[in-house]
Amino acid sequence: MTNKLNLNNLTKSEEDYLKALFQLLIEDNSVKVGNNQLAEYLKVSPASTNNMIKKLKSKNYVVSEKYGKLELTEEGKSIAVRLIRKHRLWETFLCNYLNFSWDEVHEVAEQLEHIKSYKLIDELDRFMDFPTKDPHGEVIPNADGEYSILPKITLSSLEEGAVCQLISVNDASVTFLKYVSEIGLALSSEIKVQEVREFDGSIKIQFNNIQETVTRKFADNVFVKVI
Amino acid sequence: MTNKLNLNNLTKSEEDYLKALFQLLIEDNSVKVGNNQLAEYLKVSPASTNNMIKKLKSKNYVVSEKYGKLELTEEGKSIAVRLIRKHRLWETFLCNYLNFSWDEVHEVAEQLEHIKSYKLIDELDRFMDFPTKDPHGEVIPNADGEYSILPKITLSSLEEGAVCQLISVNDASVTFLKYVSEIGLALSSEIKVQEVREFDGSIKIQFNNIQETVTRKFADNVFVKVI
DNA sequence: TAAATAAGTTAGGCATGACTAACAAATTAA
DNA sequence: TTAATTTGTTAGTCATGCCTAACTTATTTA
Ligand SMILES: [Mn+2]
Ligand SMILES: [Mn+2]
Ligand SMILES: [Mn+2]
Ligand SMILES: [Mn+2]
Repeated sequence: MTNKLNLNNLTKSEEDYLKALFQLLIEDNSVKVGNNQLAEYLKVSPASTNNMIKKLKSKNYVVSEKYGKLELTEEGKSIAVRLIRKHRLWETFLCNYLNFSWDEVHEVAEQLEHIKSYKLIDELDRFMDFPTKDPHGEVIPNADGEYSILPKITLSSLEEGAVCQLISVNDASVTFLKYVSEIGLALSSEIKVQEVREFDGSIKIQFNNIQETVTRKFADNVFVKVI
Repeated sequence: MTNKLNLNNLTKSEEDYLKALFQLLIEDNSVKVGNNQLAEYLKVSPASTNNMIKKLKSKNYVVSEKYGKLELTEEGKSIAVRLIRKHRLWETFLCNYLNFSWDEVHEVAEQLEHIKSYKLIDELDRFMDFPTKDPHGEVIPNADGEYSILPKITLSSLEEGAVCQLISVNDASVTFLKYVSEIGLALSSEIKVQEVREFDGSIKIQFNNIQETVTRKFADNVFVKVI
């Protein structure tokens, strides 16, 4: 008898769409997420998202009115959180046990998160002794799908003179993550905003006796807690 | 710059077909493997295999003449061995680190073997200190794709009075593997063939002071080394 | 060797998930 | 409040990988 528990019957694509919607709606706390925004986020055409949203609505994972904003049902959210949990646990495993650096894990985790087996992920969790943060500082949901979603305050949103601590980073860009490590920044680094330049939005920061000037784009990808 | 080394550009299906062909041709050492045989092995229709074989021929992984037997090119073999290596390393990981039993690993490994990342599998190999056998007794190819293919002598092929050692088992059936453990058999068990019954092919065996009668079908799935 | 059977191929169809191009609705700016 | 722009939808196409039904070729067996 095949264990139906492992099969939620969602395709890789359906899972990816639900996860993307969750990250836009809940993790980024957006007021409105529209069809085109989702398309851009997933790097597919609006026609594709329109199509998939139709399908996810018929399966009761998504709710929306024609021309209206997209929303997730509880079931849709639950699937997304499960995916996020898997993604972050795998990233943690790759970093802590398989010598991956933090800029190498995301791509592989994007694949691993679609492996269907409850036992696999719960045992992996146990094997690592239930980690709570992934290599990029993101909170890992527990087996019940519970986790705290920290407000995403970007380094770029701070004023001159502010002092903060690096909490997490946007993990999707390899070159960005390499850059972060290269200049000596890491999770928990204490950063002082020394100067915000009107002209181009670049920011002069100081940390561990290092001074660096970073672009606005860089600072947009660094999430901090003000202290 | 994306690491193209991780992408051999094969779909999951293409990989599965090449692996299946390899297992029929090389591991089972068949004289001839035909289209329908491959279809039956993969549980798809002959039309499907016919189609895929066409595609694999155009990509130079398979060679065959119309109505002729199927063969793999070196490149085709190499892809298949890489897949087998991944499959068996993952099975080993699941058993040795994540509390899976040997009857639970195959299904999940069927998914994990398609994850594309050279680093992942080589690091997993290193993490486990380069295991040479998977939980079912099968030899794990090394990073260069080298491994010894043991001749598959089935328990059912032995004569009365023969004494042998259990080397490996067919891993694809959950109920079979559970049955093996249940009666107390395991890898390395020393088995004596006490009686082969003409009537139904059933075999009376003895091991660790246990006596059992097993069916021909059961004995077909047990691979042994005569001692 | 001719008929029966087995093995392999082809044609046509379906589901999934992409795409482009054309169009419609909603929002924003003039 | 109309026009421009943005956003969303629809229609039609394509690739992949599966299917069934019908057909062709090869192999058996009588
Ligand atoms: Mn990630
Ligand atoms: Mn992450
Ligand atoms: Mn297996
Ligand atoms: Mn195995």
